[in-house]
Amino acid sequence: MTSHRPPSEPRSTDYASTRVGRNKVSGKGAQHQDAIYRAISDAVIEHRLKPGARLREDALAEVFGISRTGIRKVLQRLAMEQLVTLTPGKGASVTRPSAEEAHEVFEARRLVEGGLLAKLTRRVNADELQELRALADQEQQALHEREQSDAIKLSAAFHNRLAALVGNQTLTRFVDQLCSRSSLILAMYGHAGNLGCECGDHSQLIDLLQAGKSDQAAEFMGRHLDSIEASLSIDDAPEEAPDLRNIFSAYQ
Amino acid sequence: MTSHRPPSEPRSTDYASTRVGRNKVSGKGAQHQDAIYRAISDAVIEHRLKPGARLREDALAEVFGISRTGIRKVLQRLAMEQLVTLTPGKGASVTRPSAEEAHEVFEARRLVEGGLLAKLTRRVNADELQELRALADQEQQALHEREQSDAIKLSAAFHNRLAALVGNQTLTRFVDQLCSRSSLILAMYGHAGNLGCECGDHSQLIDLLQAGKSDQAAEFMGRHLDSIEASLSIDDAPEEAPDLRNIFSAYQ
DNA sequence: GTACTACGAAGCGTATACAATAGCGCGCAG
DNA sequence: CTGCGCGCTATTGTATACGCTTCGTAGTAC
Repeated sequence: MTSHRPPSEPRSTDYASTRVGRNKVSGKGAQHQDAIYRAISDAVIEHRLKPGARLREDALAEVFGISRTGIRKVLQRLAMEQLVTLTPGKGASVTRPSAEEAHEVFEARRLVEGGLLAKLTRRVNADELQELRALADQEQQALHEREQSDAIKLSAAFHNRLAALVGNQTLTRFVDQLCSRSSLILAMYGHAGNLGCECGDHSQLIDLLQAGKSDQAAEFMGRHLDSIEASLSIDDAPEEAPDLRNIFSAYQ
Repeated sequence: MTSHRPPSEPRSTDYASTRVGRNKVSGKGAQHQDAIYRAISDAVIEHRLKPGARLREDALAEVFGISRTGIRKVLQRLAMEQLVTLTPGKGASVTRPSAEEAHEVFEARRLVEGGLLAKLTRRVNADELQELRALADQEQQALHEREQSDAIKLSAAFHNRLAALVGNQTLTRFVDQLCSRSSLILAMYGHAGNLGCECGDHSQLIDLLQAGKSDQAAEFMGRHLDSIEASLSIDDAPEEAPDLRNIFSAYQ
C-alpha cells in the first residue's frame, strides 16, 4: 500500500472504498485527487488493471467526476512511479515492465531492502515485531483463502512496513515504489498459483530479525527476493521482431 | 502594491517566436518542456535558485514562452523529485530541506552508493575508469578556478556517472535524485568555501576501484559521504514559532 | 495605540475550448 | 483482388478563462 500523504490530512479520508462518488462533495479537490491516485494505484497493484491496459483520459475523467486536467495530473504522477507509461500522442497505459526492468527492480530491492534490514535489527522493538507478525499472518491467511488481491497487497504492505520501521522516509518511499513495480512484474511474468512471497519466508525473516542476526536477516532477504525473481517465467521478450516464421511454422 | 515584488519590470517580452501556433519548426513541444525542466533543475542544482525561492507560475510561463499548463507539469515533476515544494493554494518554491531530510538523503546515499560501488568493482573497465578520472580532474580544476557552479555540477556528475556504470537505470535515477537533493542541502547548510566533495576523495575512490578493492571502496564512499554530511552546519531549525521571548530577552 | 475586521489584489486550482496528431476505414487505381 | 493513398474520427496536447483561496492593507472601534 502506498503511504504518502504529505499534505494536510486531518479529515476522515474514507475514500478507500474505491467508490469515488461523482457528484462534487464540495470539499477540497486536492484530497479528491489523492483519492483518485490511490484508486488507480491500488487497482494496478491488485492486478485489477493489467499491464498494457489503456487508460483513456476522458473515461477516467467521467468515472471520477472531474475534468481531464485533474486526471492528467494523476496520470503524470503515476508515470513518474513507473506504474503507467505515457506515450506522447498516444496516451497512458499500465506499464508493461520489460525483462530488463524486472531484473533492475529486484536488484534494487536486494540492495536497498537488504541494507535496511541490517540497520533495522539494531532498532526494532517488540511491538513492531508483533505488528510485522500480524501482517505476515494476515498475508498467509489471505493466501490460503485464495484472496489474491488481498495477498498481493499484504505482501507489499509487509515489505513497506519493514522499510518504514527504519525511519527514513526517502528510502521508504523508494521501497514503496519498488514494491508497486514488483506487483506489476508479477502480473506480467508470474504464474497464477505463484504470487510472490508465498512460502513462510516472511515469518522466518521476522525470526531472524528478532534474534538480532542482522547479517543473516539481510542475506535471507536477498535470497527471498532471489527466489521471487527466479519464480518468474521471463520467457523473454516477445519484443521487437518476433520470429513469426518460427512461431507460425505449423501453418507453413 | 505588494511590497516585495518589483512589479513586472522584465517585461521585455523577447519570447520572440510569438505564437507557438503553426510554424513551430522546432518539433515536439514535449522536447521543449523537457528543456524547461532541465533549465529549472540546473538552476536549482547550481544554486542559482536558492532554497525558499518562490517560483510563480505566471512568471515562469512568460519567461519560457509557454502557458501555465506546461509550467505546472514541469513543476509537478520537480516536486516529485523533491527539488521544489508545492504548497496548496500558495504555489511552488525551491525546497528548503529540513535537517532530518538532509540526514535521510545522506543515509540513503551511503546505503545505495556504497552497495553500487561493491557491484561496480567487478565490472568496471579501463575506459570507464579513465572517464571517471577525467570527471574528477575537471571537478578539481573547477574548484581551483573558483567556478562554483561548475564544481557543483561536476561533483554530482561524478557520482551520477559512477552509479550509471552499474547499468541499473532504476538505481541510477534514484542516485541522480539524491545527488540533486544533496546539492540543495549544500546550498542550505554548507559553508561558502566548502562545496561538498572538495578534497581529492574522488581520485582516491577511483584508485580503490581500479585496484579492485571493492570493500575498501564501498567503505571509502561511506566515509566520503560522512565527511560531507559532517561538514554541514546544521545549526538546526529556526522552525515554526521561534521563541521570540527568549531570543530577545536582552531587550526586556 | 492596538487589535480586529473588511475589502482588494494577486496568484493558484479547475474546467473548458481549441488545435494537432495518430489510428483506421474506405475508396480508387492498378 | 490487392495495394496504396486519402480523409475521418477519436484522443491527446496546449492555451485560455474563470472562480476561489490567500495574503496584504487600510480603516475603524475600543
